[in-house]
Amino acid sequence: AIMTAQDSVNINCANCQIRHRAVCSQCDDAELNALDKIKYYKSYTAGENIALMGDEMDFLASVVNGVATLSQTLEDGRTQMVGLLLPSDFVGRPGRKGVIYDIQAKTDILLCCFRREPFEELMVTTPHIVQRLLQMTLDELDAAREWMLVLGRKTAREKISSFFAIMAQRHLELGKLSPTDAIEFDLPLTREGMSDFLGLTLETVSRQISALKKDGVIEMVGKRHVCVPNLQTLLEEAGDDSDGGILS
Amino acid sequence: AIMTAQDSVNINCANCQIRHRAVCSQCDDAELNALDKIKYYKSYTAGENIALMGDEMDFLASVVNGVATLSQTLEDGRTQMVGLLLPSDFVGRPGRKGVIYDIQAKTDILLCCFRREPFEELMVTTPHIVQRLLQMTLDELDAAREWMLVLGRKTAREKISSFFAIMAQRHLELGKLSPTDAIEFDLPLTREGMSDFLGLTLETVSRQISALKKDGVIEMVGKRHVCVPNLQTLLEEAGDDSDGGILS
DNA sequence: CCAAAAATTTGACATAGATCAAAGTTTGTT
DNA sequence: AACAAACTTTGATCTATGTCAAATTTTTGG
Repeated sequence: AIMTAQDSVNINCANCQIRHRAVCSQCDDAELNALDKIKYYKSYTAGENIALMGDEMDFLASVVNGVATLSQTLEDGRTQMVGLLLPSDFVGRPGRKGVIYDIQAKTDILLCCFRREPFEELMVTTPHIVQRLLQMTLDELDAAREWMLVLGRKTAREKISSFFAIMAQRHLELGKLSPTDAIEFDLPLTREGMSDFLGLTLETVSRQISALKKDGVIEMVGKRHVCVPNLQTLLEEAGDDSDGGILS
Repeated sequence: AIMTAQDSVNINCANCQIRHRAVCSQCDDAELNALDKIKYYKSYTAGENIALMGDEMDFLASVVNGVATLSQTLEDGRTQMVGLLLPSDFVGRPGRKGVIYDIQAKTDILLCCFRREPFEELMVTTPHIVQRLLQMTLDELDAAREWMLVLGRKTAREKISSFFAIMAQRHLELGKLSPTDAIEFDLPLTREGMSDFLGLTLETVSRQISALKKDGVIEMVGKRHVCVPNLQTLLEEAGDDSDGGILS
């Protein structure tokens, strides 16, 4: 039999990679134990829909590894991504079964799922969970507002630069590089995915990436691997300038 | 002496107009009492800044009446509104003194302010407050995501229609009209304010309002008072179509 | 009530990014 | 290994919205 994501990952909170960033990060051993009783792992392959608008979702979850997106689509097919879910991010809304976005795995992804009913009961009895969820939601709201500035007021070049800057900074946080080193990472989205993120067409995304490459702001290895030789330069291109942007 | 907003409003939670929507809405009498001890009222006049990016804010607050906005500005002056604060909305972020948006009163406004330190202590001991704050933050996040679709993918005409639809629906909720009646309301923003909300120029806002007026989608009395004869028509113009949009 | 300031409307023109089209590249499958 | 499907790049052209400018209306302060 093939080794699945579930098998290969530690199913154990103690050595879980997202233990200290996810919704469970402020829980003590007893609370973790309670969560452990209502959780199960579930994996999806790249391109698979985790849920579609209008579905009912009977679990809430943390992203353990991989990338998923939230997006909205107008009747004529125009789509806007409204959330990018990376490891440790929370999936689903407590108190509302009905899904109001399309949730899609963009890479193979593993979720740590909590059965909805008992999780919502735990939220009442376990302040640490609600408190952490509030923090995470406030952070998401800040990120959404930063994104609104990008969508509403930035040029195409600034938009692409902003997206690369977000990816680069996310990598910095996890990888513990010094901010002066070159930063390398793989893009989790296709050109079309980036266009949905940024409110552009995929052609404009492609053209602006070519332009940033030509100007030495970024280097590309293949179509997906990005190298940022100088983060400050990239931040200036993004307009986020000065002291490194607003995202804490 | 002149009668100030503070004087004219009931300073008393029992008959507060936002009692059942604000952060205190799930509190029992004892909890309300605790909040009452740490609160004070503060008013600002239209155009006044409540706080600017980089300031420290030593209170958190509920909007009692009036309208304020959150906005971000790029170095060259481009600005994007990222939050519209209406009565019952919460102002400020628990756990972070530093302000990362400009917060400005757009009309005369009255805030019910809570001293930060004791409020943050109450959050630890009073689950009803954290729980309500989480609900409100999740609602704001949904609204921000709806707004991202507007900013990223809608045309100028759809953007204006979407803004009017948000205003109309907000009025419907409060005013208890039937959805088939004509809806009337005053715009809380200037043309420039709307342009900052929607990621447009004020000229484009003006032109699209004129066009919607000409097409009978809206009627205007003066520059600020709007009448929507048929909400369904407006929703179709906004692209939010079908069953009335995603906002719960 | 009047003058000045602020806000709004409308027009003419410019342009960033969309659209349409086609060629090239990478990835996955048999 | 070879083919098909998916993804990406690049070019040519179009258009929605921005920019610049000026007239008009509304609001504010003396």
